[in-house]
Amino acid sequence: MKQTSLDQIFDSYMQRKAVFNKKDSLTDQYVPSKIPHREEQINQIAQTLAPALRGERTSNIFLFGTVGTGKSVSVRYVTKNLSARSENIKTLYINCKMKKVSDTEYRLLAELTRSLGLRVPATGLPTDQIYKMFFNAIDSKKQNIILILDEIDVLVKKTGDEILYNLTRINQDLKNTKLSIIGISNDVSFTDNLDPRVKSSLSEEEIIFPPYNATQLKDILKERARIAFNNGVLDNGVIEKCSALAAQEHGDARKALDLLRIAGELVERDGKNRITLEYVDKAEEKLDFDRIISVVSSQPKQSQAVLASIITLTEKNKSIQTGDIYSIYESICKKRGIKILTQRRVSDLINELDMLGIINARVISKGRYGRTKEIRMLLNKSIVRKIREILEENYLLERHAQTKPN
DNA sequence: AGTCCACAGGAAGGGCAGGCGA
DNA sequence: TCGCCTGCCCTTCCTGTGGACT
Repeated sequence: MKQTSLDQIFDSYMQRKAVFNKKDSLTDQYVPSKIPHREEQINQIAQTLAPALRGERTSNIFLFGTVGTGKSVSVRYVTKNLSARSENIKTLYINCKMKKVSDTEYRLLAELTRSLGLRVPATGLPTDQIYKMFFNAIDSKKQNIILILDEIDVLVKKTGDEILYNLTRINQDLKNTKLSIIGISNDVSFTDNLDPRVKSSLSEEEIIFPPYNATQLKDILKERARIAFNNGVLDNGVIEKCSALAAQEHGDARKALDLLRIAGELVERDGKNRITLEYVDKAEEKLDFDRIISVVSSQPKQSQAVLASIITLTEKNKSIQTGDIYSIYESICKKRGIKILTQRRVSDLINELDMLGIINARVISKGRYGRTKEIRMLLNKSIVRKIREILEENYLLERHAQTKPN
Protein backbone atom coordinates (compact mmCIF):
# COMPACT_ATOMS: atom_id res chain seq x y z
CA MET A 1 0.00 0.00 0.00
CA LYS A 2 1.29 3.46 -0.89
CA GLN A 3 2.18 6.03 1.73
CA THR A 4 -0.44 8.55 0.60
CA SER A 5 -3.32 6.16 0.94
CA LEU A 6 -2.24 5.29 4.47
CA ASP A 7 -2.23 8.97 5.30
CA GLN A 8 -5.68 9.26 3.80
CA ILE A 9 -6.95 6.45 5.98
CA PHE A 10 -5.54 7.96 9.15
CA ASP A 11 -6.63 11.49 8.29
CA SER A 12 -10.16 10.57 7.47
CA TYR A 13 -10.30 8.47 10.63
CA MET A 14 -9.31 11.45 12.73
CA GLN A 15 -11.69 13.81 10.96
CA ARG A 16 -14.72 11.63 11.53
CA LYS A 17 -16.88 11.87 14.57
CA ALA A 18 -15.81 8.95 16.75
CA VAL A 19 -18.27 6.12 17.25
CA PHE A 20 -16.79 4.91 20.51
CA ASN A 21 -16.26 6.89 23.64
CA LYS A 22 -15.02 4.07 25.86
CA LYS A 23 -14.92 0.79 23.99
CA ASP A 24 -13.48 -1.11 26.98
CA SER A 25 -16.86 -1.06 28.63
CA LEU A 26 -18.10 -3.60 26.07
CA THR A 27 -15.44 -6.18 26.86
CA ASP A 28 -15.76 -8.88 29.48
CA GLN A 29 -12.81 -7.58 31.51
CA TYR A 30 -14.76 -4.45 32.34
CA VAL A 31 -16.32 -4.28 35.78
CA PRO A 32 -19.21 -1.79 35.62
CA SER A 33 -20.27 0.32 38.56
CA LYS A 34 -23.65 -1.35 38.60
CA ILE A 35 -24.79 -4.71 37.37
CA PRO A 36 -28.50 -4.81 36.58
CA HIS A 37 -30.60 -7.85 37.54
CA ARG A 38 -27.93 -9.48 39.67
CA GLU A 39 -28.57 -7.62 42.92
CA GLU A 40 -29.68 -10.75 44.75
CA GLN A 41 -26.65 -12.82 43.74
CA ILE A 42 -24.25 -9.98 44.46
CA ASN A 43 -25.69 -9.48 47.94
CA GLN A 44 -25.37 -13.17 48.61
CA ILE A 45 -21.73 -13.23 47.54
CA ALA A 46 -20.99 -10.09 49.53
CA GLN A 47 -22.62 -11.48 52.68
CA THR A 48 -20.66 -14.69 52.37
CA LEU A 49 -17.35 -12.91 51.87
CA ALA A 50 -17.87 -10.13 54.41
CA PRO A 51 -16.28 -12.04 57.35
CA ALA A 52 -12.97 -11.72 55.51
CA LEU A 53 -12.96 -8.07 56.58
CA ARG A 54 -12.49 -9.28 60.15
CA GLY A 55 -9.85 -11.77 59.05
CA GLU A 56 -12.16 -14.75 59.42
CA ARG A 57 -12.27 -17.58 56.94
CA THR A 58 -15.24 -17.31 54.62
CA SER A 59 -17.32 -20.13 53.22
CA ASN A 60 -16.45 -21.53 49.84
CA ILE A 61 -18.94 -20.56 47.18
CA PHE A 62 -20.09 -22.28 44.06
CA LEU A 63 -21.63 -20.29 41.23
CA PHE A 64 -23.64 -21.95 38.50
CA GLY A 65 -25.06 -20.61 35.30
CA THR A 66 -24.65 -20.86 31.55
CA VAL A 67 -22.27 -18.68 29.54
CA GLY A 68 -22.78 -14.92 29.84
CA THR A 69 -25.07 -14.88 32.87
CA GLY A 70 -22.90 -12.49 34.86
CA LYS A 71 -21.11 -14.91 37.17
CA SER A 72 -17.57 -13.70 36.67
CA VAL A 73 -18.45 -10.04 36.56
CA SER A 74 -20.50 -10.29 39.76
CA VAL A 75 -17.69 -12.01 41.62
CA ARG A 76 -15.15 -9.51 40.39
CA TYR A 77 -17.43 -6.68 41.31
CA VAL A 78 -17.71 -7.90 44.89
CA THR A 79 -14.06 -8.85 45.36
CA LYS A 80 -12.89 -5.56 43.86
CA ASN A 81 -14.92 -3.64 46.42
CA LEU A 82 -13.86 -5.97 49.19
CA SER A 83 -10.15 -5.68 48.42
CA ALA A 84 -10.50 -1.92 48.33
CA ARG A 85 -11.60 -2.00 51.96
CA SER A 86 -8.79 -4.14 53.31
CA GLU A 87 -5.18 -4.62 52.32
CA ASN A 88 -5.20 -8.06 53.83
CA ILE A 89 -7.68 -9.45 51.37
CA LYS A 90 -6.14 -10.74 48.19
CA THR A 91 -8.00 -12.13 45.21
CA LEU A 92 -6.53 -14.67 42.83
CA TYR A 93 -8.51 -15.11 39.65
CA ILE A 94 -7.79 -17.89 37.24
CA ASN A 95 -9.66 -19.19 34.24
CA CYS A 96 -9.23 -22.95 34.14
CA LYS A 97 -10.13 -23.13 30.47
CA MET A 98 -6.99 -21.34 29.34
CA LYS A 99 -5.26 -23.95 27.20
CA LYS A 100 -1.59 -24.47 28.00
CA VAL A 101 -1.93 -22.17 31.00
CA SER A 102 -4.25 -23.61 33.57
CA ASP A 103 -5.86 -26.75 32.24
CA THR A 104 -3.93 -29.28 34.31
CA GLU A 105 -3.18 -29.59 38.01
CA TYR A 106 0.46 -28.68 37.54
CA ARG A 107 -0.25 -25.73 35.28
CA LEU A 108 -2.95 -24.38 37.54
CA LEU A 109 -0.70 -24.47 40.58
CA ALA A 110 2.19 -23.04 38.56
CA GLU A 111 0.04 -20.20 37.28
CA LEU A 112 -1.29 -19.42 40.75
CA THR A 113 2.19 -19.46 42.24
CA ARG A 114 3.37 -17.21 39.43
CA SER A 115 0.56 -14.77 40.09
CA LEU A 116 1.94 -14.49 43.62
CA GLY A 117 5.18 -13.24 42.15
CA LEU A 118 7.30 -16.39 42.16
CA ARG A 119 9.18 -17.83 39.21
CA VAL A 120 7.96 -21.29 38.25
CA PRO A 121 9.11 -23.46 35.32
CA ALA A 122 6.47 -24.46 32.78
CA THR A 123 7.18 -28.14 33.39
CA GLY A 124 9.77 -30.18 35.18
CA LEU A 125 8.93 -30.01 38.86
CA PRO A 126 7.15 -32.82 40.69
CA THR A 127 3.56 -31.84 41.50
CA ASP A 128 4.07 -32.10 45.25
CA GLN A 129 6.93 -29.64 45.01
CA ILE A 130 4.89 -27.08 43.11
CA TYR A 131 2.18 -27.63 45.66
CA LYS A 132 4.62 -26.79 48.44
CA MET A 133 5.74 -23.68 46.60
CA PHE A 134 2.17 -22.53 46.26
CA PHE A 135 1.49 -23.34 49.89
CA ASN A 136 4.48 -21.40 51.14
CA ALA A 137 3.70 -18.48 48.87
CA ILE A 138 0.19 -18.03 50.17
CA ASP A 139 1.06 -18.71 53.80
CA SER A 140 3.87 -16.14 53.86
CA LYS A 141 1.85 -13.59 55.83
CA LYS A 142 -1.42 -13.09 57.66
CA GLN A 143 -4.09 -12.51 55.04
CA ASN A 144 -7.30 -13.71 53.46
CA ILE A 145 -7.01 -15.13 50.00
CA ILE A 146 -10.03 -15.57 47.80
CA LEU A 147 -9.26 -17.99 45.02
CA ILE A 148 -11.61 -17.70 42.07
CA LEU A 149 -11.58 -20.70 39.77
CA ASP A 150 -13.53 -19.79 36.67
CA GLU A 151 -14.77 -22.58 34.39
CA ILE A 152 -13.83 -25.08 37.07
CA ASP A 153 -15.87 -27.77 35.30
CA VAL A 154 -13.37 -27.79 32.44
CA LEU A 155 -10.50 -28.44 34.84
CA VAL A 156 -12.26 -31.27 36.63
CA LYS A 157 -13.42 -32.91 33.43
CA LYS A 158 -9.86 -32.97 32.25
CA THR A 159 -7.88 -33.78 35.37
CA GLY A 160 -10.29 -35.15 37.96
CA ASP A 161 -11.32 -33.67 41.28
CA GLU A 162 -8.19 -34.47 43.27
CA ILE A 163 -6.85 -30.95 42.98
CA LEU A 164 -10.08 -29.56 44.40
CA TYR A 165 -9.88 -32.04 47.23
CA ASN A 166 -6.37 -30.83 48.03
CA LEU A 167 -7.28 -27.18 47.75
CA THR A 168 -10.33 -27.46 49.94
CA ARG A 169 -8.28 -29.14 52.67
CA ILE A 170 -5.39 -26.75 52.51
CA ASN A 171 -6.80 -24.56 55.32
CA GLN A 172 -6.05 -27.30 57.85
CA ASP A 173 -2.34 -26.78 57.29
CA LEU A 174 -2.20 -23.04 56.71
CA LYS A 175 -0.90 -21.12 59.71
CA ASN A 176 -1.33 -17.51 58.65
CA THR A 177 -3.58 -17.39 55.65
CA LYS A 178 -7.28 -18.11 55.37
CA LEU A 179 -8.10 -19.43 51.92
CA SER A 180 -11.55 -19.60 50.46
CA ILE A 181 -12.51 -20.82 47.05
CA ILE A 182 -15.10 -19.52 44.64
CA GLY A 183 -15.82 -22.06 41.94
CA ILE A 184 -17.57 -20.89 38.80
CA SER A 185 -19.13 -23.42 36.46
CA ASN A 186 -21.03 -23.16 33.21
CA ASP A 187 -22.18 -26.71 33.60
CA VAL A 188 -25.11 -26.90 35.97
CA SER A 189 -24.90 -30.66 36.51
CA PHE A 190 -21.19 -30.46 37.20
CA THR A 191 -21.19 -31.31 40.92
CA ASP A 192 -23.11 -34.54 40.35
CA ASN A 193 -19.90 -36.34 39.48
CA LEU A 194 -17.74 -34.83 42.18
CA ASP A 195 -16.36 -36.73 45.12
CA PRO A 196 -18.97 -36.13 47.86
CA ARG A 197 -16.30 -34.76 50.21
CA VAL A 198 -15.19 -32.23 47.64
CA LYS A 199 -18.76 -31.39 46.83
CA SER A 200 -19.75 -30.66 50.41
CA SER A 201 -16.75 -28.52 51.20
CA LEU A 202 -16.76 -26.64 47.93
CA SER A 203 -20.43 -25.81 47.87
CA GLU A 204 -20.87 -24.45 51.37
CA GLU A 205 -22.80 -21.77 49.53
CA GLU A 206 -24.40 -22.28 46.14
CA ILE A 207 -25.62 -19.46 43.99
CA ILE A 208 -27.52 -19.90 40.77
CA PHE A 209 -27.31 -17.44 37.90
CA PRO A 210 -30.35 -17.86 35.66
CA PRO A 211 -30.11 -16.81 32.00
CA TYR A 212 -31.10 -13.24 31.22
CA ASN A 213 -34.23 -12.65 29.22
CA ALA A 214 -34.39 -10.14 26.35
CA THR A 215 -35.70 -7.33 28.56
CA GLN A 216 -32.93 -7.79 31.10
CA LEU A 217 -30.32 -7.92 28.38
CA LYS A 218 -31.72 -4.68 27.05
CA ASP A 219 -31.18 -3.02 30.43
CA ILE A 220 -27.61 -4.27 30.57
CA LEU A 221 -26.83 -3.11 27.05
CA LYS A 222 -28.39 0.29 27.58
CA GLU A 223 -26.21 0.86 30.59
CA ARG A 224 -23.03 -0.23 28.85
CA ALA A 225 -23.85 1.50 25.56
CA ARG A 226 -24.29 4.78 27.41
CA ILE A 227 -20.65 4.54 28.49
CA ALA A 228 -19.28 2.94 25.36
CA PHE A 229 -20.65 5.10 22.57
CA ASN A 230 -20.81 8.77 21.81
CA ASN A 231 -24.25 10.38 21.80
CA GLY A 232 -26.50 9.79 18.85
CA VAL A 233 -24.50 6.93 17.38
CA LEU A 234 -27.04 4.19 17.98
CA ASP A 235 -30.05 3.82 15.71
CA ASN A 236 -33.42 2.94 17.19
CA GLY A 237 -33.85 -0.77 17.74
CA VAL A 238 -30.16 -1.69 17.71
CA ILE A 239 -30.02 -2.51 21.39
CA GLU A 240 -33.30 -4.38 21.14
CA LYS A 241 -31.99 -6.45 18.26
CA CYS A 242 -28.73 -7.33 20.01
CA SER A 243 -30.69 -8.31 23.10
CA ALA A 244 -33.10 -10.44 21.13
CA LEU A 245 -30.32 -12.26 19.29
CA ALA A 246 -28.43 -12.93 22.50
CA ALA A 247 -31.59 -14.00 24.30
CA GLN A 248 -31.95 -16.73 21.71
CA GLU A 249 -28.46 -17.91 22.70
CA HIS A 250 -29.55 -18.87 26.23
CA GLY A 251 -29.52 -15.26 27.42
CA ASP A 252 -25.82 -14.74 26.85
CA ALA A 253 -24.89 -11.19 27.84
CA ARG A 254 -21.37 -11.61 26.57
CA LYS A 255 -22.69 -12.28 23.10
CA ALA A 256 -24.96 -9.24 23.31
CA LEU A 257 -22.00 -7.03 24.23
CA ASP A 258 -19.84 -8.56 21.49
CA LEU A 259 -22.54 -7.87 18.91
CA LEU A 260 -22.74 -4.26 19.94
CA ARG A 261 -18.98 -3.80 19.97
CA ILE A 262 -18.38 -5.45 16.61
CA ALA A 263 -21.27 -3.58 15.01
CA GLY A 264 -19.57 -0.39 16.18
CA GLU A 265 -16.21 -1.49 14.83
CA LEU A 266 -17.70 -2.32 11.45
CA VAL A 267 -19.39 1.06 11.27
CA GLU A 268 -16.09 2.73 12.08
CA ARG A 269 -14.30 0.73 9.44
CA ASP A 270 -16.84 1.74 6.80
CA GLY A 271 -16.23 5.37 7.67
CA LYS A 272 -19.75 5.91 8.94
CA ASN A 273 -20.98 7.16 12.27
CA ARG A 274 -24.35 5.53 12.84
CA ILE A 275 -24.89 1.98 13.96
CA THR A 276 -27.89 0.68 12.07
CA LEU A 277 -29.74 -2.62 12.33
CA GLU A 278 -27.98 -3.82 9.24
CA TYR A 279 -24.67 -3.61 11.08
CA VAL A 280 -25.97 -5.85 13.84
CA ASP A 281 -26.60 -8.53 11.23
CA LYS A 282 -23.12 -8.06 9.87
CA ALA A 283 -21.69 -8.26 13.37
CA GLU A 284 -23.46 -11.53 14.03
CA GLU A 285 -22.10 -13.02 10.85
CA LYS A 286 -18.60 -11.82 11.63
CA LEU A 287 -18.73 -13.18 15.16
CA ASP A 288 -19.47 -16.71 13.95
CA PHE A 289 -17.09 -16.48 11.08
CA ASP A 290 -14.11 -15.26 13.10
CA ARG A 291 -14.54 -17.78 15.85
CA ILE A 292 -14.63 -20.74 13.50
CA ILE A 293 -11.80 -19.55 11.30
CA SER A 294 -9.46 -18.95 14.22
CA VAL A 295 -10.34 -22.33 15.71
CA VAL A 296 -9.72 -24.14 12.43
CA SER A 297 -6.46 -22.33 11.70
CA SER A 298 -5.06 -23.19 15.10
CA GLN A 299 -5.85 -26.89 14.80
CA PRO A 300 -2.92 -29.26 14.44
CA LYS A 301 -2.27 -30.81 11.04
CA GLN A 302 -3.82 -34.17 11.92
CA SER A 303 -7.02 -32.58 13.03
CA GLN A 304 -7.11 -30.48 9.88
CA ALA A 305 -6.62 -33.63 7.81
CA VAL A 306 -9.65 -35.16 9.50
CA LEU A 307 -11.62 -32.00 8.80
CA ALA A 308 -10.47 -32.10 5.18
CA SER A 309 -11.87 -35.64 4.90
CA ILE A 310 -15.17 -34.51 6.34
CA ILE A 311 -15.39 -31.59 3.91
CA THR A 312 -14.59 -33.90 1.00
CA LEU A 313 -17.41 -36.21 2.02
CA THR A 314 -19.79 -33.32 2.67
CA GLU A 315 -19.25 -32.09 -0.86
CA LYS A 316 -20.32 -35.49 -2.12
CA ASN A 317 -23.56 -35.08 -0.17
CA LYS A 318 -23.35 -38.52 1.38
CA SER A 319 -24.11 -39.50 4.94
CA ILE A 320 -20.78 -39.54 6.72
CA GLN A 321 -19.57 -42.18 9.15
CA THR A 322 -16.35 -42.80 11.04
CA GLY A 323 -15.21 -45.52 8.65
CA ASP A 324 -15.69 -43.29 5.58
CA ILE A 325 -13.77 -40.48 7.20
CA TYR A 326 -10.96 -42.79 8.13
CA SER A 327 -10.46 -44.13 4.63
CA ILE A 328 -10.42 -40.66 3.07
CA TYR A 329 -8.15 -39.52 5.87
CA GLU A 330 -5.74 -42.35 5.10
CA SER A 331 -5.57 -41.40 1.45
CA ILE A 332 -5.00 -37.72 2.24
CA CYS A 333 -2.17 -38.66 4.60
CA LYS A 334 -0.59 -40.98 2.06
CA LYS A 335 -0.76 -38.37 -0.67
CA ARG A 336 0.71 -35.64 1.54
CA GLY A 337 3.24 -37.77 3.36
CA ILE A 338 1.65 -37.27 6.77
CA LYS A 339 1.84 -40.00 9.40
CA ILE A 340 -1.37 -42.01 9.54
CA LEU A 341 -2.87 -42.22 13.01
CA THR A 342 -4.96 -45.13 14.25
CA GLN A 343 -8.71 -45.15 13.94
CA ARG A 344 -8.95 -44.94 17.72
CA ARG A 345 -7.12 -41.63 17.68
CA VAL A 346 -9.05 -40.31 14.69
CA SER A 347 -12.24 -41.14 16.55
CA ASP A 348 -11.06 -38.84 19.34
CA LEU A 349 -10.16 -36.13 16.84
CA ILE A 350 -13.68 -36.34 15.45
CA ASN A 351 -15.01 -35.88 18.97
CA GLU A 352 -12.82 -32.83 19.41
CA LEU A 353 -14.20 -31.26 16.23
CA ASP A 354 -17.64 -31.96 17.60
CA MET A 355 -16.78 -30.21 20.85
CA LEU A 356 -15.57 -27.21 18.90
CA GLY A 357 -18.96 -26.88 17.26
CA ILE A 358 -17.61 -27.43 13.76
CA ILE A 359 -19.37 -30.72 13.19
CA ASN A 360 -22.08 -32.70 14.87
CA ALA A 361 -21.22 -36.31 15.69
CA ARG A 362 -23.96 -38.62 16.89
CA VAL A 363 -23.61 -42.28 17.78
CA ILE A 364 -26.06 -44.36 15.78
CA SER A 365 -26.66 -48.05 15.44
CA LYS A 366 -27.29 -49.65 12.08
CA GLY A 367 -28.17 -52.97 13.63
CA ARG A 368 -26.62 -55.79 11.68
CA TYR A 369 -24.32 -53.25 10.07
CA GLY A 370 -22.72 -52.11 13.27
CA ARG A 371 -22.49 -49.07 15.45
CA THR A 372 -20.82 -45.90 14.31
CA LYS A 373 -20.92 -42.15 14.51
CA GLU A 374 -22.91 -40.18 12.01
CA ILE A 375 -21.24 -36.87 11.25
CA ARG A 376 -22.83 -33.71 9.95
CA MET A 377 -21.13 -30.45 9.01
CA LEU A 378 -22.64 -27.65 11.09
CA LEU A 379 -21.24 -24.68 9.22
CA ASN A 380 -22.80 -22.76 6.39
CA LYS A 381 -21.40 -22.74 2.88
CA SER A 382 -19.49 -19.47 3.07
CA ILE A 383 -17.59 -20.59 6.18
CA VAL A 384 -16.90 -24.00 4.69
CA ARG A 385 -15.54 -22.29 1.60
CA LYS A 386 -13.18 -20.24 3.73
CA ILE A 387 -12.08 -23.32 5.68
CA ARG A 388 -11.48 -25.05 2.40
CA GLU A 389 -9.11 -22.26 1.42
CA ILE A 390 -7.19 -22.67 4.67
CA LEU A 391 -6.89 -26.40 4.13
CA GLU A 392 -5.85 -25.88 0.52
CA GLU A 393 -3.09 -23.56 1.67
CA ASN A 394 -1.92 -26.30 4.00
CA TYR A 395 -1.96 -28.76 1.09
CA LEU A 396 -4.59 -30.95 2.69
CA LEU A 397 -7.14 -30.45 -0.07
CA GLU A 398 -6.83 -30.12 -3.83
CA ARG A 399 -7.73 -26.75 -5.19
CA HIS A 400 -11.11 -26.61 -6.86
CA ALA A 401 -10.82 -26.14 -10.63
CA GLN A 402 -13.33 -23.35 -10.18
CA THR A 403 -15.60 -22.28 -7.38
CA LYS A 404 -19.13 -23.33 -7.96
CA PRO A 405 -21.71 -20.57 -8.17
CA ASN A 406 -24.29 -20.68 -5.36
C1' DA B 1 -33.30 -65.77 21.35
C1' DG B 2 -28.99 -65.46 19.60
C1' DT B 3 -25.58 -63.62 16.42
C1' DC B 4 -22.81 -60.29 14.66
C1' DC B 5 -21.35 -55.89 12.68
C1' DA B 6 -18.56 -51.64 13.06
C1' DC B 7 -17.42 -49.23 15.63
C1' DA B 8 -17.40 -46.43 20.64
C1' DG B 9 -14.65 -45.43 24.15
C1' DG B 10 -12.01 -46.86 28.67
C1' DA B 11 -7.43 -48.25 30.52
C1' DA B 12 -2.72 -48.69 30.41
C1' DG B 13 1.40 -47.50 28.94
C1' DG B 14 5.21 -45.97 25.44
C1' DG B 15 7.89 -42.25 23.64
C1' DC B 16 8.94 -37.63 23.38
C1' DA B 17 10.17 -32.77 24.69
C1' DG B 18 10.92 -29.48 28.25
C1' DG B 19 12.74 -28.59 32.60
C1' DC B 20 14.83 -29.42 37.20
C1' DG B 21 18.78 -30.46 40.61
C1' DA B 22 23.01 -32.83 41.44
C1' DT C 1 25.60 -35.16 31.60
C1' DC C 2 22.35 -37.98 34.09
C1' DG C 3 18.25 -39.29 36.41
C1' DC C 4 13.94 -37.83 37.35
C1' DC C 5 9.66 -35.38 36.78
C1' DT C 6 5.95 -33.39 34.05
C1' DG C 7 2.31 -32.95 30.14
C1' DC C 8 1.03 -34.41 25.69
C1' DC C 9 0.10 -37.32 21.84
C1' DC C 10 -0.44 -41.53 20.48
C1' DT C 11 -0.94 -46.87 20.22
C1' DT C 12 -2.49 -51.22 21.80
C1' DC C 13 -5.68 -53.93 23.86
C1' DC C 14 -9.79 -54.45 25.42
C1' DT C 15 -14.90 -54.62 26.65
C1' DG C 16 -19.34 -52.81 25.48
C1' DT C 17 -23.38 -52.10 22.57
C1' DG C 18 -28.09 -51.10 19.60
C1' DG C 19 -30.53 -53.18 16.64
C1' DA C 20 -30.97 -55.68 11.88
C1' DC C 21 -30.75 -60.09 10.60
C1' DT C 22 -31.19 -65.28 11.16
